[in-house]
Amino acid sequence: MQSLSSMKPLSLSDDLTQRLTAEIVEGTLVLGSKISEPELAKRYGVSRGPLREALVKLETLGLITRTANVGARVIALSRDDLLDTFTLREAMEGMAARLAASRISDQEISQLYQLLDDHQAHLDANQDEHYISQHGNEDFHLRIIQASQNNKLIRVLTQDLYATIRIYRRYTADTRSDPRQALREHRAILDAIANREGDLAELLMRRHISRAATLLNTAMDPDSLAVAPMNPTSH
Amino acid sequence: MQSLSSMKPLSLSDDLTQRLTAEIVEGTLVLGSKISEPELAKRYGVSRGPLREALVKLETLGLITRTANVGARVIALSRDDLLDTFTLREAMEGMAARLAASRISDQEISQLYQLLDDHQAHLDANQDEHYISQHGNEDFHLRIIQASQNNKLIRVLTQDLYATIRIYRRYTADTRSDPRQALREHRAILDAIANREGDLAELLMRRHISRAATLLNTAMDPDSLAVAPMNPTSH
DNA sequence: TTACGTCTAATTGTCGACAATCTTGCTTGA
DNA sequence: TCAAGCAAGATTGTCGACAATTAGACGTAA
Repeated sequence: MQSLSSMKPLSLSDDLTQRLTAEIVEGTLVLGSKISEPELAKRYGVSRGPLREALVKLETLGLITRTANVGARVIALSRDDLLDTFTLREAMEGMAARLAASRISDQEISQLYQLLDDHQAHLDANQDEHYISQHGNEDFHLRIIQASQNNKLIRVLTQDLYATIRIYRRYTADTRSDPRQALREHRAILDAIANREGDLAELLMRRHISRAATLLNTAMDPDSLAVAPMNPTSH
Repeated sequence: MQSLSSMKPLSLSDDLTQRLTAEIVEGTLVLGSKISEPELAKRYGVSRGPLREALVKLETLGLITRTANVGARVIALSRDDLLDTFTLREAMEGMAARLAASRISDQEISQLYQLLDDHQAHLDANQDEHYISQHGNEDFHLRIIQASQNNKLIRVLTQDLYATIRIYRRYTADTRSDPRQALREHRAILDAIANREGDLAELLMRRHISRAATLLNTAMDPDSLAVAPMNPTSH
């Protein structure tokens, strides 16, 4: 079972998909900029065939937009898009929490409590370490999603939405969110799941994500959204 | 604005995606069977390039599965998959109904009431016409989804889940669902939306979809799930 | 008879090149 | 001066062919 890392010489197309996704999330491929197939192919030392397959996949993942006979373009962020994404996440992760409440094993519950204790200890040691907190944040959410044992839900959330969410987190990295508050909310969600209270778990998860959306929305500095213009003045 | 029909000479890849999707939904491409790239390419009179791009898209849509260096295979239905799909649909369309309650225009509400009246009239005229009813059923759900005005939600539902749902509906076409009951539930949902009661609209939509899932699940005859064996005894 | 190793054929992955389409800058005329 | 038309360049879409990997058959040995 390949858990996460690549243990097989996966195809060029799949490899390109991963690398391009990383570049978009990290900002190497600037949001809103145009994608030139010949240029990208030369940069990665591959033919346009696998590259185009990767672009098709990126399009369905919502990371780029493609118009026929014109070309591809990295997505541009917008406030509406942010709200849409988190609203969808609210519905889906809320359902995930509900399902997890009835399907998660006692062992997994113990591990999740351990995870939250680790976060707590880390917060006590390092004053307001945002990055790690956010990373752990994602980890907690991912575990709940996995615990739902709903493959469709898992796939859409981890593949279609996860990359987009990371982009928004990056471009609003200066958010003044309170990691301790988030941790408290995580603990309340886990308590509800451990008590097998599906209704409550869904309610708390939705409230938690809704709050995060509000924070990101207010922290979304208009300037940080600056993307490449539609007709870039390419020297 | 191209609403639905193709008014532009869209690329071969996109055209293939639509045609293959239709073949899978209609059953021409039998579920679970292996897909041969050279054979399909010859059948459609295209090269393997655009075909492979279409296959990549179909994979992300969840209609086929692909394994590296082995090939593609049409998805096989299963009871778990059905339940997963409808659970996800419950979460997403529930949210869509909630959003629609606060965003839909009065004109759209009137049109939807008209749509339900038409369904009613059709049911009165033709005794238990299932097919039309189901078609209208999808239409009603689609309109609610559109009225949510959440592009992410619309995209996932109409592109990623819609085809799968149609497959399940096809393979359980003998379901003894009560179209009048469904129509009553639709009317209750629309009433809640018209009254701008988001909470109630979401609750009713979720209950409605959950009930449909139960019906499909019980109507899912094991024999009707017969798919091509893993190692088909070719000729 | 069954298990294992090898070999062959077929399929998938990748590449470079040609055709079709769009963009863009210039020319020309009013 | 400005708008429309045109042409050159570049980019995207598509194709056929070659390389790499895999699946299945066959034969051999225990």
